[in-house]
Amino acid sequence: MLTFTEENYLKAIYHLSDHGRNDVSTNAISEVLKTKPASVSDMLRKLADKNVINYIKYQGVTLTHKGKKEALQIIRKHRLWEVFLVEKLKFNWDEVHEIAEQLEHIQSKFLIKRLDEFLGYPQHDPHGDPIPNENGEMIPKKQISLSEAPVQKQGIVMGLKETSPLFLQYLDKINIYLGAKVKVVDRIEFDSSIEIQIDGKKTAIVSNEVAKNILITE
Amino acid sequence: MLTFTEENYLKAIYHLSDHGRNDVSTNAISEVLKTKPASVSDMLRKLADKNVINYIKYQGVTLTHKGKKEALQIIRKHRLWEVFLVEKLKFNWDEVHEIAEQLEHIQSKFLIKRLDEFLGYPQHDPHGDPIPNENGEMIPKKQISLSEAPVQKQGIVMGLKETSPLFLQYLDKINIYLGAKVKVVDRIEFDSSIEIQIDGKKTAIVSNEVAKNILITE
DNA sequence: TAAATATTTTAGATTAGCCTAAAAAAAAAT
DNA sequence: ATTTTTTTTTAGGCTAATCTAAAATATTTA
Repeated sequence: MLTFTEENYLKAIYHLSDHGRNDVSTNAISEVLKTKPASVSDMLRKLADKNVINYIKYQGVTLTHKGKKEALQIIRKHRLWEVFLVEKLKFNWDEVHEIAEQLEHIQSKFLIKRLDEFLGYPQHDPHGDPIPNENGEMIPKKQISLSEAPVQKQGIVMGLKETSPLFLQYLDKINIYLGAKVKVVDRIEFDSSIEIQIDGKKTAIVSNEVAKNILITE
Repeated sequence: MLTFTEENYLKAIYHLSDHGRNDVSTNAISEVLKTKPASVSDMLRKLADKNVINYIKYQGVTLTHKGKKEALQIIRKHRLWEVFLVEKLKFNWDEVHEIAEQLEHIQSKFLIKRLDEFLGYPQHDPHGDPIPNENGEMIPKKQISLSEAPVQKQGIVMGLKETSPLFLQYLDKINIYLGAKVKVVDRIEFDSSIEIQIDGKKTAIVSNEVAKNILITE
């Protein structure tokens, strides 16, 4: 059985390793969890004892099979709760992360099964990220960044690379939301900004910095 | 800000004091929370420092106004989540307590407001207990125990004094549920057991011990 | 490749919440 | 009104998760 805190470490390691592909450094973990590197070292020893990470001192960590499975279950819970908060409780997508951070740690064999059923077995969370199934499997997103889309390219907003409240609020303001239909109208070479049409109506000009963080289908 | 554990202490004190009416002893608290009296003494000092209880050594405790307000908010959250679990996720009423014990500690100003709205502002939880409003006010139950009901008395099952899974499972077995219509057919003087009719159909004989724990309207 | 810098770990404290054992206070019994 | 019993508190320790400061290791730079 893992504690609340141990679960957060596993989740952080999973995300930092890009779905369990690379090694993760102590400093990187300490940064995302806002703890000191010394605290991370302590915890890594504990997690290695519990066989959820592979840990060689001074060499970074990777998740074991068991650890990856645990991490994916937490991510599954997080994303299902986010769907609940947005679809059922009518929260905006920029308001749900913090609450889901708490809800993801609720322990119950049946709760998530029932929640999944209640929500109609959703495949994606409100930010477009795929929801792992009970076995930890998920369909990776086939998405390209808006900044890489060619002129005339049309697609559906499926996800974001950046999810800070400030960014989400900006998107709301220019009427970009998950599921919105966007079309690249023009690319301004001068500053790499992009002119887009949203839902066949309004057009907006977004900076390359913003476009990089918007993911669309195909 | 109260910790998870501090919240559980306040809730325990509230229930043990019968809605904040009597003093509560250290031993009583230690029993319901399954901790040692020494641990309770430690915590009571801490809670007194936070001005949520009135505490005089060796004399038991009462909740302050602030403490009572906190306790009622936790109870509100607990009961709203129980309604969610039974009404929306289709759990049985004997399965929800443990999960609600975890959910009641989720911190969010808006979450409970939205949940309340989503559930249609319910007045009672699945066990028939009233749900406090945002100000901690609740309508006390006007209920009598089935063991005190006179012969021929008819009523609706509105609540239970005992909510252990074993008891709830027994009730399910004899088809007594919240909202069931019950009628006292006969009272057996020999052992104080009661013959009841349920929903106008089946009759069952319940012991006085069982009848004492079933609350009906009027 | 040796020195400088950056990263990571260890050592030793701290806080929350719990424990056992012993002391102190209150309540009950003789 | 003592003595006995019960209840409650204090004293001293433990574990989980954190911290700071110092030591050890790895990496980068000259």
